[in-house]
Amino acid sequence: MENQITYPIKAVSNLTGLSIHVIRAWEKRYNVVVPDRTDTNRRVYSIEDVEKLKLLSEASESGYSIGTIAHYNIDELKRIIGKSNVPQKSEKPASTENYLIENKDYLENCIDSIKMLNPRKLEKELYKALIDLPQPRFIEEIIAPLLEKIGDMWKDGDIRILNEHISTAIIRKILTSLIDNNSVSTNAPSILIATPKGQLHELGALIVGVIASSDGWNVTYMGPDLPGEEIAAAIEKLHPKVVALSIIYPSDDYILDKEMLKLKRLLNNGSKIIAGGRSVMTYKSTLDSMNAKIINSIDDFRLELEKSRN
Amino acid sequence: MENQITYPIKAVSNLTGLSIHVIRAWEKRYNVVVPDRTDTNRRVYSIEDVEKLKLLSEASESGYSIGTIAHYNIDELKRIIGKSNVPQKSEKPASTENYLIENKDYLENCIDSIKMLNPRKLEKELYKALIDLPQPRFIEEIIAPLLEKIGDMWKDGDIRILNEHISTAIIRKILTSLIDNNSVSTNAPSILIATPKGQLHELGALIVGVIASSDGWNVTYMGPDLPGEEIAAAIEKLHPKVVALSIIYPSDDYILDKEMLKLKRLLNNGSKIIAGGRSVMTYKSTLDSMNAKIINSIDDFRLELEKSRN
DNA sequence: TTTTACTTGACAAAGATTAGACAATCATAT
DNA sequence: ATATGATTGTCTAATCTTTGTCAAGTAAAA
Repeated sequence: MENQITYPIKAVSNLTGLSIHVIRAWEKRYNVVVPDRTDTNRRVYSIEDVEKLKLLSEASESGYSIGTIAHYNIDELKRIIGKSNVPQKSEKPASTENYLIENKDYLENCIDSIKMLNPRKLEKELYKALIDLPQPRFIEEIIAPLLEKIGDMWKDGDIRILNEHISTAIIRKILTSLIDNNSVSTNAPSILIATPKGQLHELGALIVGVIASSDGWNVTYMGPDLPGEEIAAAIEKLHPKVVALSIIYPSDDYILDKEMLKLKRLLNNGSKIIAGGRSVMTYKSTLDSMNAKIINSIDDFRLELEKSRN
Repeated sequence: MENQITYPIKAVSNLTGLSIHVIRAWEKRYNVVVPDRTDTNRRVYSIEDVEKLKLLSEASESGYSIGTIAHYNIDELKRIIGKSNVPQKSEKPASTENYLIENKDYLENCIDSIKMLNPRKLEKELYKALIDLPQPRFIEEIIAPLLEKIGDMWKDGDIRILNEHISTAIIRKILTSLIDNNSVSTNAPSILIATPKGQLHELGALIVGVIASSDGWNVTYMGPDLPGEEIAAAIEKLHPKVVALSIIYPSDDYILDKEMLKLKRLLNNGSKIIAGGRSVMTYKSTLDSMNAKIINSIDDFRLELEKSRN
């Protein structure tokens, strides 16, 4: 038989939010749960006990007095909590203003962490923001402005390459973790994301991946600096519905243009090409000639994805 | 049967954060683990012992009293800490032989996924392996051989750049997620990990980061392709106890050598430098002149970390 | 030699247990 | 309203258990 997990009173207190005193009082007065005891008389709670106490705690918090609900079983407790007409906690700000104020804090804290070379704090701050905000807002109101700010600071000499590197590593970690490869239905439309050769900075491409993933697409992310013929081969093999190209830096020597032409020659189509990034316009003619759709904003991209879906 | 890695009690103390006294007390009172002994009665811990002690340490820190969790197995411990997404795994092989058989399966499945350009399957397979194996085994028995195999296949023309890119993205995602920036005690020794300019491939550096992180170091990961003066500046600002440099590709034109010399000039010391990677030996003289320690294997690295901890 | 480990036994701080007390809150009868 | 009594969360005090830490003496490594 199984080796059941049991919980000492302190753990129960942690799990339920009830104080140790209250847990004992409820037991003494109502036998709300009757835990086993160790040889030395310590209480030993089962997972069911914890479950019941958690429900009781919730019900009690939303207005029911413990005396009246003490003898309910787990199902009844679930019912009264689910049906509870008592107004649930009203601690959601929900107003855009509040969001913005908070976002400003998050952003400032992130920037501070970057300046002070504190990747741990940066990561914590970003995670907090991620929990507080819905994913699209997180991307548009935290990540995007943060990247812009990093770019500015770098240009202005406020930070060094090393600040940029360290923070990029953290941001990349978080974005990568947001591209969900597992919970995608097998018949989801698929998108291939690549940054052509010479393009080392991949955060833009990752953002695109996160958005597509959260919109239910099947994302194959290929990383930075990929030769045109490799992109073509990937399209050939995977037949994605959409191919997204991220182009941030204009390249003086037309390497990229050559790469794009190579890519164009190798395409025998079926996939829609979407290109975006700060420097797409540099390559407009080439992109046009390969029927690529050029996008200029995150919203643009969402729209284009939606169109291409079915 | 083969060369099992073992740990003396002091190493276990460092790896788990538990004092030597506590480790012995837990063994005496609860038989929490029962290490082998040398002929002269010294304790000799296995990697699984360390894994269990680490989990116990974490659980204990988060409020569970040792007496109640002492007899839990690794899965149950993972569950109560919330580090396992598997609700209830039925049976575990747990014998070394089975481990090896399974590892072969994992590896083959991973290689298949890479050949077939199926990043989702690759990721799933790696996660399965990660749940089954203690982290050090995962690194040494899955990740390291997988990277080697990818290198071989690439040389032999069995796969293309795009296979390599796609699988690298997945492996990087997993390794990055294993570098834990949050649950590090503030007085943990700190390590800075960098790959000098011209070195684009960062998986080796990430592996180093994962190992250091799981050994309780405070990891600052700086990503690939960093100029020497930036590494120097980072050392200056962060005063890490150890700096790890990952050097994989020999560079024909001595860019790297120049970078290293720059780095050397800028160092005013206090940090120990550890360098590793396929091509470290190319730069041996330069590295020697800056008192860098050259390592040739993961075990070497672990050893060196252990020595530098104090 | 000096450092590191091992065992045993001991100790004090932290944590749990019980019984009981107390004040704030709530329902109800006056 | 107001008083009365029950309800309920919080606290103490006294007692026991659990648990981290340490010291002394011995043995092995470095």
